[in-house]
Amino acid sequence: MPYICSQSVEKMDIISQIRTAASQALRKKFQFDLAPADITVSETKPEFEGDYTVVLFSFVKQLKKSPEVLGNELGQAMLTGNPELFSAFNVIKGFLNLTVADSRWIDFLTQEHANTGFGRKPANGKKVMVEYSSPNTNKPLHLGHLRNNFLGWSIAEIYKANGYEIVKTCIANDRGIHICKSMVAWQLFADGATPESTGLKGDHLVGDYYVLFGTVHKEQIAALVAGGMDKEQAEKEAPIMKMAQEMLVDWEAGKPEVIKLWKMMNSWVYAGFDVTYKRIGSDFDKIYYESNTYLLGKELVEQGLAKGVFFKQEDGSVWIDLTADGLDQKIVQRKDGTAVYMTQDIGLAVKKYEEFKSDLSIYVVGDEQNYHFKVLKLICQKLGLPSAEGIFHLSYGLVELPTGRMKTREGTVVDADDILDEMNSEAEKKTKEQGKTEGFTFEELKDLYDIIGLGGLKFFLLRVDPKKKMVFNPEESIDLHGYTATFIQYAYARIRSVLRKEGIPGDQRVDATATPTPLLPAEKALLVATEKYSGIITQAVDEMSPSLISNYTFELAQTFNSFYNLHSIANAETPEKKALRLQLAQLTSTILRSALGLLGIRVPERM
RNA sequence: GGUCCCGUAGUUCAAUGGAUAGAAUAGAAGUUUCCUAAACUUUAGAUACAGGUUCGAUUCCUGUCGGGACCA
Repeated sequence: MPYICSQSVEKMDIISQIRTAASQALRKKFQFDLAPADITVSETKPEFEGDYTVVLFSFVKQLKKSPEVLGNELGQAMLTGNPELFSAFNVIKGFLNLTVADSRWIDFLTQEHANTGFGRKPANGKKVMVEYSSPNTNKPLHLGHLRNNFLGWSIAEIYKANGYEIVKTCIANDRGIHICKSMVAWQLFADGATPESTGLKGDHLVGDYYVLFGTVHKEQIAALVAGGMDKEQAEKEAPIMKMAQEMLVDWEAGKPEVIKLWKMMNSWVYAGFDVTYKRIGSDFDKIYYESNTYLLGKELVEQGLAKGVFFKQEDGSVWIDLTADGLDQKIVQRKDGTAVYMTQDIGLAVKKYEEFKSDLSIYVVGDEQNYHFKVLKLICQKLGLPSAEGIFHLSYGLVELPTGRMKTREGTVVDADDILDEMNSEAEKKTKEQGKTEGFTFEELKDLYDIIGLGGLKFFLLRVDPKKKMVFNPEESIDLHGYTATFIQYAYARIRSVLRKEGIPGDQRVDATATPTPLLPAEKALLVATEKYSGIITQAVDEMSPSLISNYTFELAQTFNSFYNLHSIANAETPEKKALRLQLAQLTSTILRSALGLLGIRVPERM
């Protein structure tokens, strides 16, 4: 296990404690029952006095009191009922603002600052499968794949942090007409070129021939159209397309030389992918290959017909009628008996379930397939498959450029390897400008550029709500100021620097001798921010959103920076203050590292 | 044609139905004999439009306009 769970019994976070306290007070004082979960508690806005706020409006009416009177009575009851938790309250309009006792914050700090597993939940015995990346083996990975990979990997980490067992999978789309296209073009034009002979990365080499196929195809169409053929027919009749079609038939028939070519070219692509995956830290527990799984759905079609879930048209094709569910009729097998994507996916869903029996199966796939997955789940349900209920499509939006959608034909696709290189060289450039890396070895420098460059890209792609499409502005993405990974990494490096100078190396913990002292506003603000981490991890898994982690991590770093700017840690006013601040800084650094870790982003000890 | 998603500062993003809609960036003005200024502080700037639901709507409902995706 990569993380430590210090307790088996989860402690309540402060907001939950306040909800419970409010619920109890309502019952005691007013004989009014309201579940803690139904009480709205939020952080108090900075312009008001207090730490947390109970919103009174929802039960003001039922208790037949004015908000002010109710708030004061409830506040008093909560205060006297929980003297260890609250030190003061005030009421403004319908809001009850509560101040949490300094001693409560000190307790929190002394308990958690030494806990490296802070925020992570104990194992819950449930298993979650995450499928992501799912590349085609005819071209290199691009920016869209990166969003997919980072998301999938991060979601898996977030589930782990919440106590789930994880299986990471990937489906390689390694067969079909698009694969044959690059094969045909290579055969025709490559003159035996290999990654070795050209020095090209295998996925790029194969991708080049896929692009070349398109170019030649277009020329041939143009020639045919000039000869009087209509465009649609010309697309099919173009000689190079016919060759690809024939190759697909040969592939399915298992013709040895086609299989040999296919295996060779795929191996180049996989070698190329491996380099990129390794670089970005993506990994899989199990890789499925479409070439092995594309026939899986066939017997399910028979089952579906027998159960009456599917029906057969006169032409022999098989369909399902989903009109009663507000969808339409959907084909599940062509008239020639070949499978469609839907059927393959059903077959794969069954196979995955048989192999891993996961409670939840998450598919990280772009939102253009929303309809597909809705139908997939529905068909699985109608077939009564045990895997059906666990199917979840984690739909994410497209990555667009400021100029609009990326298009292969217009050459506007941002290549994954290119953008990774660019991020690293930008990190190198900016680091050199800063001139703070004296004494670094060559390897340390290279590692630092990678931490900053790759981290920056991951953060940039993960900081947006996954469901929403996002705009990738290259200039903005390499910015190392503001809402970026660098900002957070910098805060971390600063804390580590302070601790180093105090002679507290590595993970050695600061002495837990902090004594209750009146907390300054900046100290308390930082405590409030650190205390939230545990709740954020829960929320991130509930909403399946790494962006909540990135938002939080940035906010924490910001809060720390303000604190750091205002108060000296090493030269604190008293030894007690110094101990308190050292603990607080260390806890902050632990959380920053842990939280960025959930996003797949590393932190530097110095930068 | 049908289904679905999205419209928030110049720009990129936030906001479980709650207080004066937050950040970042770009703009303006400041901070370094003091633990890393890749930082901090101050300032100006936005809910597409029209209705409705209610104590309260960026959020829920209806319509209009605009953008996008999917299905045959």
